[in-house]
Amino acid sequence: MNREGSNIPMKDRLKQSVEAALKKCYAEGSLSSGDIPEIEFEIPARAEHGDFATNLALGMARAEKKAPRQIAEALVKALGEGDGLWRKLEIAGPGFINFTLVKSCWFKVLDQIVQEGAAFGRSSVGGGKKVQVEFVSANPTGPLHIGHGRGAVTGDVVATLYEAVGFDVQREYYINDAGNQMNTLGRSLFLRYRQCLGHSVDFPSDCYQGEYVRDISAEVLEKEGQRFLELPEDEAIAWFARYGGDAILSGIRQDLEQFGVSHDHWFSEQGLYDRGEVQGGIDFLKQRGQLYDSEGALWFKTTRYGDDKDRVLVRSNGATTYFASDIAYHKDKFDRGFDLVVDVWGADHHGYVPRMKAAFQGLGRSAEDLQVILVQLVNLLRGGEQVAMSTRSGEFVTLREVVEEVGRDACRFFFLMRRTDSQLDFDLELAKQQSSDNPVYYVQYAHARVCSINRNARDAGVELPVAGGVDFDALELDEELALAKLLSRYPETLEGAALQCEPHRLVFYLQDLASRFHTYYNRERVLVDDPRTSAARLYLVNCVRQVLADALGLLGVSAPEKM
RNA sequence: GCGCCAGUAGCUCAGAUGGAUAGAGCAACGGACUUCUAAUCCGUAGGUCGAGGGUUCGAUUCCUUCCUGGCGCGCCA
Repeated sequence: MNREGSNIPMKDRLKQSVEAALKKCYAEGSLSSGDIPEIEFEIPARAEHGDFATNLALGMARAEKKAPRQIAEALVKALGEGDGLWRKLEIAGPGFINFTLVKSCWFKVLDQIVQEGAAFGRSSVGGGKKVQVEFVSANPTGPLHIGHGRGAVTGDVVATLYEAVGFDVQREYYINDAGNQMNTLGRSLFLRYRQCLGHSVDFPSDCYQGEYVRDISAEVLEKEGQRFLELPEDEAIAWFARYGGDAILSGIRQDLEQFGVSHDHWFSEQGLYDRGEVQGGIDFLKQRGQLYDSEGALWFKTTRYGDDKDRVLVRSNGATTYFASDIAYHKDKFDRGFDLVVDVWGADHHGYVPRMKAAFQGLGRSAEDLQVILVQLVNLLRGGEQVAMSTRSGEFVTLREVVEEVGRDACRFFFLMRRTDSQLDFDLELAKQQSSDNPVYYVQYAHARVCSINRNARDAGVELPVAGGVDFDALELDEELALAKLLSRYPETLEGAALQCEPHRLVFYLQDLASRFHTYYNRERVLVDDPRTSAARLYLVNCVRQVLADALGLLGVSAPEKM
């Protein structure tokens, strides 16, 4: 892709200049060690420290046996004018070399944004590698709650970000539809069904307590009548388990859809058993010499790969463990050709990570091919007060309720505002508030404001300039330069957020960009009498608009034209 | 007991590969709407980056010990 004008090649260009200067110093004898160390640039926190800084001189002090500032002086002398790339070079602090670039360098990004359009910020670092992101994967034994919501948005956006930087991504939902939890669901439903028919039955505490169980049972009664009373209990329970699982799963699909989350593929755990893959996985590990028998059970030697203790795959009663099917599942992922597998889990499963990483290695893959994103829990608040929740008693606030109350945009944005590995306070009142306290609207409002300017421009007969048709000299304000610089950082922000699986970086970027825009908007009018200035400003704010819309779009949040 | 994550302003949190005087929002206080949308902006105040030690030119960041909070440590799923 064309990255002319973004600051990544800018760094590269600076690097070349510095390297040349370094060689020149060695040739002249002003420096003597002869090393060509890695040259790093950083973006200083303070504007007065310029646009880029390098600590090269500090790092060379030891080898050169000279004061860092002395080394910096030699380098600056050798750097010379830099053929129009920078307009100021300064030695500062203990020996930093600060570069202040020529203003026009920064405004080039505007043309780039307009020319590339929606492609601006995207990259191909992924090289088309196949990534699978598996997320939500909630058991089909109850509706999604608020915690699932955070995992859902996280997985969804991580997948989107990977796509944006050139990976080939598949989104998958793993359905835990095997094992005794489905049996428990069937039993719960059947008992409620009998209760509906007036039978007095004990409802055990290990059954699913939620109200939704009664709803499904009542629905069955209405549709199917009393016929299950005549079936053997096993058969009835099996029927209820299947029916209930399907019903709940379809509810989950609806909830996700309403939340703007979709999966490309739904993968059934039961299917692994049906196809013999669980046994296949065990056999595969056995061939590779990873297993041993002990105390009547079959063990996987995960300690070989750093796990705390070895793990059982087949219990002494002959039943396979959850771990065994999970290994089969991940082997299946490999067999489908994914280069990278990303699992999004609740943070309470963190103890499971070393085991799964070990499994990867046991299967012959690198531990790095599995990336686990641990999503911390959500504290649901209402006006600062904790909302009580308990899965056991079935009293929990569902994702559906929250999305209906606060809206999709606010809900998604709030879930993404924190690092995934830190706990999140989610205040329903705040998320609902249509005010400046609410960061979602703050960002969306910036977008709507530009759209409003555009409407006014159109009414006044002012055309939005085309790429290359703008005189950037008309942009004289510090705020304008600051906006251009921030826009130029969008590609690297996006790339970092994607590769580190940290969607919150994009959220912070958005807030930053919106903030700078609002400041500019309040300071200066865009549409002024001078057509040259009007055009340039209109061009600039539309670049802001496009990046806002693009980033919001990646987060699955709308960018309204009017608010 | 062992392990993982966290501890940064009154509150909620950012701080990319170790950098210069640690940032933002909310809350508090004081200002700006005959103006392209005030769902906005500007200003003031607010800190022992949990504590101690170490590594180095330089540590919120890396190492180590301790303190506090959350979570996890099954032939459960």
